[in-house]
Amino acid sequence: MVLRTMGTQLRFARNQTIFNEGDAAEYAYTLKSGTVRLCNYLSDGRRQIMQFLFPGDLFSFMELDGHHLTAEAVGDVVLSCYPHRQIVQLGAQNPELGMRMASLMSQRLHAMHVQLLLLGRQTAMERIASFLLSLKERMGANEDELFDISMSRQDVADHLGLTIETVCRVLSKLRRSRVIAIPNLHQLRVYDTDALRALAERGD
Amino acid sequence: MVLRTMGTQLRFARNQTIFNEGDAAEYAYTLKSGTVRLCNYLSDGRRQIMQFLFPGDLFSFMELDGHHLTAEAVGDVVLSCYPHRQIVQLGAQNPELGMRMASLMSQRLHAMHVQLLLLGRQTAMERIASFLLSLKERMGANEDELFDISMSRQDVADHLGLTIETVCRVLSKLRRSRVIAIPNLHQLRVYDTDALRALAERGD
DNA sequence: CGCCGTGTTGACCAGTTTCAAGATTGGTGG
DNA sequence: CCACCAATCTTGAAACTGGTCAACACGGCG
Repeated sequence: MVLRTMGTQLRFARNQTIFNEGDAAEYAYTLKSGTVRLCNYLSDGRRQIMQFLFPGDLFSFMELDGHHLTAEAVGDVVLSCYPHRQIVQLGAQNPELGMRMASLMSQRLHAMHVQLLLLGRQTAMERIASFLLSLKERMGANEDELFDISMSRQDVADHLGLTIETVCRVLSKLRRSRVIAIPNLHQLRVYDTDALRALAERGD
Repeated sequence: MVLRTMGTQLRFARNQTIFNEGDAAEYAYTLKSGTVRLCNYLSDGRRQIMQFLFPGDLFSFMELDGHHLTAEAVGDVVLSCYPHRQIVQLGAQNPELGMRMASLMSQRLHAMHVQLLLLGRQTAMERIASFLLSLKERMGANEDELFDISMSRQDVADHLGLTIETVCRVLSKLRRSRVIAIPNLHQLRVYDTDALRALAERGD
């Protein structure tokens, strides 16, 4: 992408806020390393994580009138930022690039639809199985290959509309039935991807 | 909008399918009259309604690679359709219009975020109170003014991630506490908008 | 007038949450 | 390098919200 040549690097520490919902949106970002969460808060503190971002992901490039979401660093994070006006100008001038951006938006929208179905109509087991599969895919891990879960149990819970306890219980159940292994808190191995796929569709 | 001058009119009867998830997406549509639901199905029939569309709404204008959702007529529906290529071309040629479309996408994305928070973190009462408020707003009804609920209880349930019984029970509770009145199945009056707003944030 | 689809209500049940008690983990300072 | 402390995670028991099942009401239409 054209942008790759420009941009200033920024660093954020674990749990630091990158921007808040409602802030003026002056920059678009690409994530260089680490994991970012995009979330919404209710006034009483209830939180919903809309999306986790991983290295390579572009975000906040189409927020005309201020950020709709809060962005926070899950672990330590490095990202590049680009003045917003620049992006918009480029998009307007270069139809090719404008289309790329529109396509990215469309992808996002589709991902949100999938998540909506998950939150509205799927069980705890289905949600967690789906999440583990998508994480495994995103991490490019093969069968039996270990991959990192950078986010906390609470983050997972707030992404899937569950409590931290339910997340733990379901993970334990998957571990007991030898579908996954959790050698340490932030790493996971999937032994039986097909079983997980079945659980993602049919629950228990 | 430029499009208003072109387009062919189509009619669909109550519960008829306009297009299915996975279908090639050849047209964009604007709704002339009636209500449309955009939804996703799980293989076992569980359904999540992503969005209701009302007269004036434009939809399916950015689905490059086939429809992501199924569109169905809630009641009888009239809509205009426009060849997809035309829209894309126009958007590419006319930066102004391209921006309008991007802005529409961004609005949709924001609405999905709100819905995600609702499904992930809000109670039955909060969901229904929010829904009634947004419906009242969309219908342009004032305090104490009667407005139409075109969709069935099942549709409401599938939009809010609840069962039809829960929807009924919560509506009854709101009626008993004189916050709303339901003179007939498909009409509703809000007596106390402030109470509803409070319930939308804090539940019960 | 009676039937069928839809809506309402009640009783009971299940999955998830809540509350609470430990167990692990990771970080800090001696 | 180890001990301690705080944060996070795990597990169990009880409570609760919302779901399921079932009976009945309502309303529109032939």
